[in-house]
Amino acid sequence: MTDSTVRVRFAPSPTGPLHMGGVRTALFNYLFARRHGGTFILRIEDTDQSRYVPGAENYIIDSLKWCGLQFDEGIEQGGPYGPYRQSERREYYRQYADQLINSGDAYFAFDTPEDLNEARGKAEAEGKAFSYDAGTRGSMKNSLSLPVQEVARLLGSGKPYVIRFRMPEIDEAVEEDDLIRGKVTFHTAELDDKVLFKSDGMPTYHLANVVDDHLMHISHVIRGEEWLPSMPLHVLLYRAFGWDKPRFAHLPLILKPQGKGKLSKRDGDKMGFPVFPLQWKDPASNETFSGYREDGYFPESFINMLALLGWNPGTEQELFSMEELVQAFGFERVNKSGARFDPEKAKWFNHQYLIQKSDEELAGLFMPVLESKGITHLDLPRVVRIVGLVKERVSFVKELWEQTHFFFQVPENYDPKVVKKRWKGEIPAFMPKASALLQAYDGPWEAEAIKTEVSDLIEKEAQNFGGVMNSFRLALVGGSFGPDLFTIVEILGKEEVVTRLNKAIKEIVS
RNA sequence: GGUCCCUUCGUCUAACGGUUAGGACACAAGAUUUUCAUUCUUGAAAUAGGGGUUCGAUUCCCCUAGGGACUACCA
Repeated sequence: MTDSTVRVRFAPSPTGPLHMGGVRTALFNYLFARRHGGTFILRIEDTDQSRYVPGAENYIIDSLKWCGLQFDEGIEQGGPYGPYRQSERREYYRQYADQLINSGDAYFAFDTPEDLNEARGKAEAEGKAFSYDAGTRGSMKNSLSLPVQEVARLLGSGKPYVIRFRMPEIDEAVEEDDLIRGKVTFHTAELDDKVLFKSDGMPTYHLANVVDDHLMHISHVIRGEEWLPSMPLHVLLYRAFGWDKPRFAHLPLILKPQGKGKLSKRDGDKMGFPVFPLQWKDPASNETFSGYREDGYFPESFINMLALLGWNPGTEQELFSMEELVQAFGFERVNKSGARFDPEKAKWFNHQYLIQKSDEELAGLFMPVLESKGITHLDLPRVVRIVGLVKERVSFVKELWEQTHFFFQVPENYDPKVVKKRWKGEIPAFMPKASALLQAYDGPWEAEAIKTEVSDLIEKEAQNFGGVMNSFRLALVGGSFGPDLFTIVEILGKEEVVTRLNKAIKEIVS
């Protein structure tokens, strides 16, 4: 099913790195667009110069690229409704703010920050919260309360002012059918006169957002639940402009794994997981925040995990490629309630994607890790085989090292606990015999054949099979872990095995 | 405080008003095994509470409680 009129946008603010909640919002926009053959747009909402963070814009773009989310229109690729950066669209906003002034849906307000603080303080003293609304605006300094001449004088004098939306004086129920939540109702009497246009000449989010969504022919506004309270304002703005409004879909929030509240910037490194797709170094504080990419997550698994946080396919399938997500996605199956993020499940997804990869691909990814450990002269087919042996045991490529280091370097020490448990009794006397046997062995160096040989010796010497095996393993890998022992023996090769046995015999003192 | 949203195992979630309330992660036990893992089997684990409506509520309505978001000339 394609509907070329579907146009959605992801509209982040470049005030810092995009966090995983933002990525999920972008993802759901993307899935919806692709599902309906629509257009996916990136718009940068940089109307607040004071909060602009250098590098944030590139970070956002790099993150989404890493995730495999391709935009059709945006600041990089352009498009028919550009520019796509709000700071470059100033002229539009003033023009539309004026339209609202002329229609009586907005007014000038000259209150200084001090005036507002005073009003807030006064309300607080009476145990109330100040709200700039139909009930209070008469006592404030604005074009609704002041005489026309005075307003004209103030405007002419260059006194700073803002433009506020004029909430209807008569209470009215604003109903909107949210794609995820169904009918949501607000009462205008509870709403305040939000600033639409700031004294610095820039629009606020509300104005810029509505104007741009209209100008860019956005059909569906898909955003986080934190925007739900401003939906009625936006609906009223569309009405005041006389424009068709888009459909709205407010996504549930991603909550902290433990404790209260939504996932925030600092939770990750505090609780031991990334909240950002890519590592981010804060230019102001030089603080570094970890990223999924740098932590070893595959973008496919990150996306898969995110998709299932708040959405489900209605089947028991959990592993989805991007294409499968596109086919399966719909708002009908997006949950209303916030979803607690589970870092353990994220790891599980990565494990699933890791074991699906071919040994060859994993070996390729593992090579740089090996090189970083100073392992050179690598034989790729050998690495491929080793990786295939242990990939089921890890969730990340970097963990492969912990499982395989003994293939690449002689164990530096022997796990004392294992030594104490295994290297005792008749073992110290027996191991030299095993070493001699292998030294003299001239049959094929294959796991099965060697196993038969060693087993015969164990039987002849009346040793305990398990005990010998564990000690043998200790000598080769330095501990009590790793894949099938004789496979290790085969891969290590005769010379190395004998050397390690002799080293262990010499060095382990029980 | 006010407004709005939400509420099924610890977590993510499934269940045309009729199911022994299902699955996954995590957890536990057992099996397999030369170790550690993997794998397999099994287990424990939930409809927030109270009222309705109904022959029958996880499901519909109301109240209470709890959680969340918003409440800036930030987005």
